[in-house]
Amino acid sequence: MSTHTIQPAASDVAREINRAIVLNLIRTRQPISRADLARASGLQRSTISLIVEQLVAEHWVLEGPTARLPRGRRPTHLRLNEDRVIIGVDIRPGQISVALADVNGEFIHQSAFPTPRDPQAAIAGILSIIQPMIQSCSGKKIEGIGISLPGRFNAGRLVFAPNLKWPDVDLRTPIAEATGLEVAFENAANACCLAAAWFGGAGQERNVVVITVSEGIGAGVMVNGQLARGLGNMAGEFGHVPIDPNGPLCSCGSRGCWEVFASNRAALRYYRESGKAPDNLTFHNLLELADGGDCRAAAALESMARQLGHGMRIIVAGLAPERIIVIGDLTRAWHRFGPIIEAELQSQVLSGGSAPALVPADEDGTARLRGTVALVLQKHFSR
Amino acid sequence: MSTHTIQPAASDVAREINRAIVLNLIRTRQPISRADLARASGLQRSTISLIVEQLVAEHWVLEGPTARLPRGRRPTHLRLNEDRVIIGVDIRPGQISVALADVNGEFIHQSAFPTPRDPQAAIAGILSIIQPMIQSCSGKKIEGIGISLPGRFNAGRLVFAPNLKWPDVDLRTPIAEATGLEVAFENAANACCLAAAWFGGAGQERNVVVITVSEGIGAGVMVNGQLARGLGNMAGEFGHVPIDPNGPLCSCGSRGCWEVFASNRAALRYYRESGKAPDNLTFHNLLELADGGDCRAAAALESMARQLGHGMRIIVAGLAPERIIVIGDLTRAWHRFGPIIEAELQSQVLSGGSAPALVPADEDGTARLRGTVALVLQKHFSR
DNA sequence: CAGGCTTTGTTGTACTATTGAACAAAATAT
DNA sequence: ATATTTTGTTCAATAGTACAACAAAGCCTG
Repeated sequence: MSTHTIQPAASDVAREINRAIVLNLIRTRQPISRADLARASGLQRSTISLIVEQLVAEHWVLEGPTARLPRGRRPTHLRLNEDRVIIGVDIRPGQISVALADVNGEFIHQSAFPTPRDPQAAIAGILSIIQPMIQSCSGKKIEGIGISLPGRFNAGRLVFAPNLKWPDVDLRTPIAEATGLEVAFENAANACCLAAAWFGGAGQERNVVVITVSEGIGAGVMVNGQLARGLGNMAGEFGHVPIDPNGPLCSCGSRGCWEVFASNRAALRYYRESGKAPDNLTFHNLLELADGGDCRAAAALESMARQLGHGMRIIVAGLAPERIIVIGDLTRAWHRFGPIIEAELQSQVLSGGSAPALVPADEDGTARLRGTVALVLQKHFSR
Repeated sequence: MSTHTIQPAASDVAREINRAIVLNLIRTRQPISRADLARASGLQRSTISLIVEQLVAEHWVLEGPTARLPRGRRPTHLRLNEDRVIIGVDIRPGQISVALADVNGEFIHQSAFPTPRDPQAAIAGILSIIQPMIQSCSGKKIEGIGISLPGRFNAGRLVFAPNLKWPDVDLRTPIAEATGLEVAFENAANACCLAAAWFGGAGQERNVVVITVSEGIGAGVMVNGQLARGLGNMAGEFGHVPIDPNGPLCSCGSRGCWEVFASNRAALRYYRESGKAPDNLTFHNLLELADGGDCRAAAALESMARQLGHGMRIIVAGLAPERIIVIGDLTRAWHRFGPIIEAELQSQVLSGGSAPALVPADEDGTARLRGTVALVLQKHFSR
């Protein structure tokens, strides 16, 4: 379509394309035989044999035991080599998780620690987990390190992370130098999008929006299977979309932004506005109060939920995604939020359209960590 | 990335890819020599010769006169064959334009007629222009018919076009059968996006949003060079995004949608609310009144402009496009709208981001018609 | 238990495409 | 007139897939 990035095709692009197809088929349907690969891909069995031979030689694929069939020669099962592993790091304002995962996104090891105030301490903490992890991986091949961040980055530097309250800091260099591994970064919401596209079960939607709700609201947008990054990597700031011209001022300087009405902070404001409240109240406290029977707390959360659903109309109308994934502390109280948001979405459907699937992401950060795995692997698995 | 649509690569994909690269290079840089094509594409001169030979044999490309160089053998100039033509149709509530264009998007012939109330009459009208057009094209090859519509379509049927007030009607079959040509449809805003991507000069942005302003507001969204279509082809309905929970009811059933504040209809309402107004006032009248010195008319338009700019924040924050293109009657009074919208956009830029370029599309419908040309050609020019 | 049938995986030939080098063509500079 | 430069073509080498034949490995049947 565009001649902007000219990428001429040598005679081996066909191999690259087909290799990626075969690798993805093995990933999603393993264990699978060569004959089944041929049927699923449309390629000839002979071509599949050659490609598989190459993948086995490169240690991406292993031959398993032979399977049984009603009759005929027994097929040999192929699967991904689980000894190719990826280190995933999920940095959140509250805690930092580090995990070792195989190419299937299965976690081999996982640990976490509270996020330090100082980014240098955070780097040291991450390295203190990664270093022994690398030691324990003798015999395995570490593909790289993927890092999920609650903010915007540029060339390995964290340039905008209001919730972390870290300064502009170079994360890539110290980690890359200490480990000798490649380090890839991705916004947390975008990482979730990648996870949905890679490990999202049978669906594997190509139009997904991930909404992260915490102090503010962010979003990851996937259109036609590709992440929307936009000018200056700034796409996805749906939190700063205006939904009420008379609303309170937002930290961004504008008035009535969505995140002023639908973030964790908003729920706390609703609670305070409805009566007395302790000074250091956290969103976590609010959830506990509501579960304990505090009607004012429940009402505050309900308002937040309604505003969340209301604002999602912006995304539904504008982008019509197949799926909206919600991340954040609120997923721990999904019994409260889910029905309200769902009802708002249903009431908003335009004639001719249909509501997207609404799902909470697992609160343990699995989605984000899986996204880092996809981030590291994507250059091998896509042409 | 996704294994959803498996498209195995035969040995000739390389040719398809390179053919599209060469064709696009000729299109954008014509006249151009084989040697320059080789330098620009990174392919070998020998490969270029083979591909060009094929393109000449298929009558896509013509050899022109030889050029002069400081020294050395004179290169032969190549250009697209202008005798490959496309018929473009732009259906608007007010009028229907039909044009004959060459592969470069240059119009050979163009005519228009008022849009009839009855879609069957419209089809007859379109055919009465197309038929003699086809007759006049002896010796030329007509690639197909592209149709731009103010609404949503599905399989050649117009399923949602509130401003046209046409019922669900099959446009493809009668036109295809009467002409024997392929007919392709596209939403007007999307057609504009395609035009921007194809004929958008040096820029050729890959992240563009087109906003159509008339009775309502629609949008075409291009992300990473691809049109965002979304679930059920419904992406782009930014007109029905909520921007004021206390605003007037919208025809969609919701409250405070953007188009209630920023469409042509909104400006008329502002005018009526500010004092006396004739019953049958049109947006066109309003523009004339404002130009004639009517302060209330000017104020109404100014309110509309501010609301337009205000709502665009949704698009800027969420998608961060490189360019926002505005279509509609308001472009005829861009001296009124442009500065106000621009100022709103500038005031909204988030830290770290930058404002998109804001441009009005030519009001004569050139952008939409050019989009239909791109629509018809895209299968030949993209791999 | 041998032969037939079925399915898997491999081997070999044919075809297509690109590369890179050599070469012919055409014009200018010396 | 000759050397130089640049364009465009030709040809062998290389890489990749398709297609068909074939070997391998099992089950079923008489």
